[in-house]
Amino acid sequence: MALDEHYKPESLEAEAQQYWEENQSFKAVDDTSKEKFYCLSMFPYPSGRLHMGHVRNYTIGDVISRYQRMLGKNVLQPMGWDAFGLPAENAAIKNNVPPARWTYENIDYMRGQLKRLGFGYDWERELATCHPDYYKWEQWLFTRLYEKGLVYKKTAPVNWCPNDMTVLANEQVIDGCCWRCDTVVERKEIPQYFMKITDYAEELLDGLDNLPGWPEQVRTMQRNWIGKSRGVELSFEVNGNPLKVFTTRPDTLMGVSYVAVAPEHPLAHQAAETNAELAAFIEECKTMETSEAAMETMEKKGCDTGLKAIHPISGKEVPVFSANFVLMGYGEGAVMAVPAHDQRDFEFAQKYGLPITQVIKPVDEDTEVDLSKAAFTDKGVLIDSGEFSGLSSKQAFDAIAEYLEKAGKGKVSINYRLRDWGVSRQRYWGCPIPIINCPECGAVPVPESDLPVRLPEDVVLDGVGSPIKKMREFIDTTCPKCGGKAERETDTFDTFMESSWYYARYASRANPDSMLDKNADYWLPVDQYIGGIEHAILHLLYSRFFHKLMRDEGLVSSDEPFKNLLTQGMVLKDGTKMSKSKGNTVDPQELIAKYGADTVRLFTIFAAPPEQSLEWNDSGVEGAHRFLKRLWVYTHEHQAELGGIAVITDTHKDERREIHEALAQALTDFGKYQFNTVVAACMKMMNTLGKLEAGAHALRNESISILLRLLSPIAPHISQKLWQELEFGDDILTAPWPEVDEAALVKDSIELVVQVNGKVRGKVSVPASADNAAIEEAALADEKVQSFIDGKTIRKIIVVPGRLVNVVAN
RNA sequence: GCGAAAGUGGCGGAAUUGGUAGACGCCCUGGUUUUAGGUACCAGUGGGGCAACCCGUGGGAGUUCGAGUCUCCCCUUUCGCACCA
Repeated sequence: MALDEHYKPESLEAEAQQYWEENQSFKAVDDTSKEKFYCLSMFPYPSGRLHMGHVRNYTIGDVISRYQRMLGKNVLQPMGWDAFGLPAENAAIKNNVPPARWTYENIDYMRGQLKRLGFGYDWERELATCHPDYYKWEQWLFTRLYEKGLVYKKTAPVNWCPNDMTVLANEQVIDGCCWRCDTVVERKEIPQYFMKITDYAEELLDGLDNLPGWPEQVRTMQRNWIGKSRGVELSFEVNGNPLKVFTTRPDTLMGVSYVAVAPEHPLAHQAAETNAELAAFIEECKTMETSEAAMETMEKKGCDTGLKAIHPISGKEVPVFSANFVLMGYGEGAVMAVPAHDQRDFEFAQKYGLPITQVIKPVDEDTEVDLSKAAFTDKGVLIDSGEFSGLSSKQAFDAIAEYLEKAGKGKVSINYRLRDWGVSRQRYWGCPIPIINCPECGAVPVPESDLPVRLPEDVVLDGVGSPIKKMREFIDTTCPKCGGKAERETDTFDTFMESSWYYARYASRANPDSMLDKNADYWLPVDQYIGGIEHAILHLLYSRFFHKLMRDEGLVSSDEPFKNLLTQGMVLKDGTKMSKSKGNTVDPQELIAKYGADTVRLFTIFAAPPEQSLEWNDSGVEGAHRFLKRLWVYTHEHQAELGGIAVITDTHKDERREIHEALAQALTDFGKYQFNTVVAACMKMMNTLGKLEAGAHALRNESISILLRLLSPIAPHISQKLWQELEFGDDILTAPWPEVDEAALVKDSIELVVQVNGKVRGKVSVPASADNAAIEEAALADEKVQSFIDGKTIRKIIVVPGRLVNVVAN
């Protein structure tokens, strides 16, 4: 059958997709005798339509999956939906559609888009986190962890809009005000569930050393986030009671000039009863935003509580301030302040006229210390510190810790910046927290036989609070322990809960009887995880935590969820991130309609290496399309001429070398997942092909077969079609991966660059077998080189084999 | 504020990891084909200069025979900061 003269992506892509579906080409088989490769792209939030970021993420994942498959691996590439979240509630309010319907409709549309792009997913394993079959197991695990003591309840601040009487997400707080009604947002302390991620802090930190397949920057960010520090926990005395603080600089202890407590601290509240100024300050602090970025950049303010704290060593009294930068939920809600040796304390002390007492001097006498300008934060030698004077900071750390320990006022302790994970949300569209609150028995986990606790889906959202918080038929229940009247918890889980274990569920997707089964141990860990760098900390850390929780529950045997991680860059247009609000989005659907899936895939792969940001360019898409059209036309012409495959002869030796050099480059770059240069090599190959004279059938045939196989992970539809049409085989997915013919790479002579004093002055061609002496001789004989060394003395000649000669002369 | 990255032609990017800076593609210019536009194909394309040459990888210093690559300082942009996902 002769090929159509014109490249028609729409029909040939439909044909290829139908072929894959009929042959179940991407169904992953749980066959433990085969070497597996689990490739996972971060699942999307079903927001309505795919955006270019999704297209890029999933194209990269599909290229890796298809590449690994061609290398002979048993590949699993699943897809699902991170379906709970805030946008569904907003859409529900705006369009008067229940969040569930809105979400499921979006999923249907977006699934169609993914299929149209030809991604090789095993759709039988598809999951949506809002489905009770999925979240049942999350509820189940939570109840197990509750029994184990890894879950606890405590109060924590939320953003509260006093007008709407509702809790706001950080995103919904704009310049300290409610996004809907512009009322100033307040901090409100409410009881919430926490998971003890800090119990795993040490393992989460150590584990980073055993993840060589993760980018170093991500590991560094996680290390810093966990923020392990060794310091001393010590107590000041206030009104006869100990006030605990933690410091990493006990060597500066003798320079403490005040102690600061959080505005919500009981000491501050107590003192405020008789102190109007302090009461006003605490009231003012209620309007602070909860985000750390806001806390750190706001003006540091404080107020004297009038209380005095007794220094644990000197016994002297220092004032107790309440300060807006001290967090109640972090440590004991109190810090000691040493203005001379900490910049924040320094600025605060200057502002409120507190003493700045130097107790550390630099080791090097020449180092200038000007305490009228800034704190001296380096370590050094202690001064004016009584018996500790003269010690180095390091010696003083131990000496002071020992002193405090003996006096029963402190001890060395390890502190983490990492805080326990607050998982309660006061929102509707999320997984119900499986707890029943009984007036007699307290909080009681829902028994396994009663799971899942289903989220009612037939609801109307009015924008003021979650509808299930008013739904008696949901709330009213009986206590599983005593059988008495009780109420269901109406908070839902943080949506990070669902995305922390979905990767594992794909492996046991078909099992209705347990969260995970033995297949999880075959497929896990994920061999390659791909997603945006914006998830470098939270999602990836929570997933690592969950994996360890599941391991300790006997559900998986590995320690880490993701063996290799690829953090894909953002898709930009006009230098900024594509977003609806900026109006610079490109709709993938329109591009697919205009050029076909292969062109869209090829462009996203070619435009930038996977980890870098990708600058969108409409005419670049044209270029990718042009390449595929040329590929089609060349192949068409080739097929028309084809009359029995001739033997490859030496006539086209140079061209064949170019083809195999490009192949070698492509194979190396595939291995490095540097796919943009794989495409460049393919283009180079086709340029060589274009130069070939009409008669070179054999080489053309070899080249096209190489090109199609290299291109098949990236532009799979056209590759499959042409592979079949040229009768290379029925299915390019099962074709052998191309190999370089080393003999084709051999050169008779090589060209070397000749430099004089590091600057290129000429080129010489020498036999490939030439030794250094012969190369030097040839280099010096070059006319241009001669003119540059004329009248100078040759000091040295450096020969870099196969590359260059550098003549050093002066 | 803290933590992590990235800066190379008009544009996206490449550079065998210390060895010819600008592969590959886009844009642009000229040409061929076409009634014309478009397509396709061929040639040119970092800047300056008639040329020989000179300059050139965010800025400044340094190491080296040789630096886009290594070291230090500075600038700009992006991402994350725990309730967006």
